[in-house]
Amino acid sequence: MSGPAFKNWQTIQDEVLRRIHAREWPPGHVIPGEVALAREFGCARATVNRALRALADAGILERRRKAGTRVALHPVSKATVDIPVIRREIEDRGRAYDYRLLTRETAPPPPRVQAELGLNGAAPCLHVTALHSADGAPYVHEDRWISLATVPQAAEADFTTVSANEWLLTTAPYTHGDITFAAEGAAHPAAEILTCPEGTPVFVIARITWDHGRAITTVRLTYAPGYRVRSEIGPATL
Amino acid sequence: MSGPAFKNWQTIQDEVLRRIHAREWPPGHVIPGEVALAREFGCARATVNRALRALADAGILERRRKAGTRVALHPVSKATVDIPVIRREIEDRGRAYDYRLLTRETAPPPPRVQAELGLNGAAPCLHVTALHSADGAPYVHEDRWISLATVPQAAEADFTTVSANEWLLTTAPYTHGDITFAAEGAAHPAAEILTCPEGTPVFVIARITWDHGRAITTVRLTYAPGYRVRSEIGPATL
DNA sequence: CCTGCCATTATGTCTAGACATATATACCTG
DNA sequence: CAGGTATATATGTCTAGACATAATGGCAGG
Repeated sequence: MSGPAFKNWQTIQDEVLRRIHAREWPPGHVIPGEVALAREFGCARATVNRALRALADAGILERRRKAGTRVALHPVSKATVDIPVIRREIEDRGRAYDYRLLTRETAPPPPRVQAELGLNGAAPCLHVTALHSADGAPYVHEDRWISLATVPQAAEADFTTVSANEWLLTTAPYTHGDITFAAEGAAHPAAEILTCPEGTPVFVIARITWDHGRAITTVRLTYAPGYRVRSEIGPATL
Repeated sequence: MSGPAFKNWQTIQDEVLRRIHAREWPPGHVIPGEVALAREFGCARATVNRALRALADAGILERRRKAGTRVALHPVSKATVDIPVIRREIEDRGRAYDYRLLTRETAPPPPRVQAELGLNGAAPCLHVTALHSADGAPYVHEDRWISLATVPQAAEADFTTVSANEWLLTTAPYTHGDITFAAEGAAHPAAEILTCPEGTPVFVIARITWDHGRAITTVRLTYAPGYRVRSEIGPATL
């Protein structure tokens, strides 16, 4: 045995993955404890910890105090989807970005939006719709409600040159959010703006962002037909 | 000043987030080095490292050797989407799961699939289609090609009781994969199986998984109308 | 002025040891 | 046997120090 030299935590991670993969440690199997592995690999326990913790974050392992570490029975793979600013998303694909503000008005939001933002009827909101284009072709229609109670500065922003999408990210950062992906038929305003017949299958992303429990904004992004969200999955994801 | 006692890395992470949020450290700002922060917080550098590294993984910070740590200019939020086994996805929502194998045949794959799997024409593949139902209603149509060159055991599995989806995960784990989400109009076989008119907007997930560079399988999951993928975003994601 | 080299420096990682915390299991009691 | 309690144990985290690595910014030379 030429000591394989498990020096760094990535080497150890690879070896653990190899054993899982080779069925030396089948799903559900409780693997040796950190001290035992550290002894075997000839490294400090902290190094083993680093490797195992990374695998646990990736969903490959399940760890519980005292119970030990076991190979996940259902390897719930996690796909991490990057949600960049729309301008960047377009420019990163090497296409020319163009932005056009369509409407901008202060109004009481419809009940559905009120509920999403957790507001009562009186709260004023800013309603902004816009079109982002790539190489001159419609790319995504943005339909956004901004809570003026949370972001009063928005009342003075005009959104003609900088999109609300971008303005909010640099002005009113959120602490957490909620996002859903869905397939829908293109509906009234968005269909014409995206120049496709009503009912055309389109990809829709709905997002709500919060700042410490106070809702900032809710937005519906209706993408032009053909849009796809791509992501990679697997241990390397982390 | 009552020493706020920054004992653990999560406390430090919260404080760093607070400063970013309060614009003490605006986007693009280079924050103090680890040693300085460790001194300020009265803890070891490793603890600061743990906190900052977690924030960098979440996309809040950008770190580069020698250059230091800066607040991300474009806070690329990352949404981590869990991709469970379909049976679990349905059962976790408290609905009754049902599975039915529709077709199963060994055949040379069409060119598109060959290209995706990186195979030459001669390689035999297993083509499996199935329907997963929730509470008796069609939930998702599975159209899968399995590379018998990589997973020869699949030739003996009949997939009548255990879906290929589940069988593969526990039998032929992958090292990495690729996933895309799209909106499409329901097409020929899937439309009838999901009992919706052709052209109905449906959510489609296409996935390819690999084992050390050898393709395992490619699958198209066509979900019944109304399906949504939901996820949370933000620092808490990690 | 431009180019290439080099020292400085901030992050990346490892070590060895310690204490904290959860929790499965054994044990003990009613 | 049921249920509560004690204990052993595996992971979680922190410390203090050290070396590794990369890359920036200045400096020297063409």
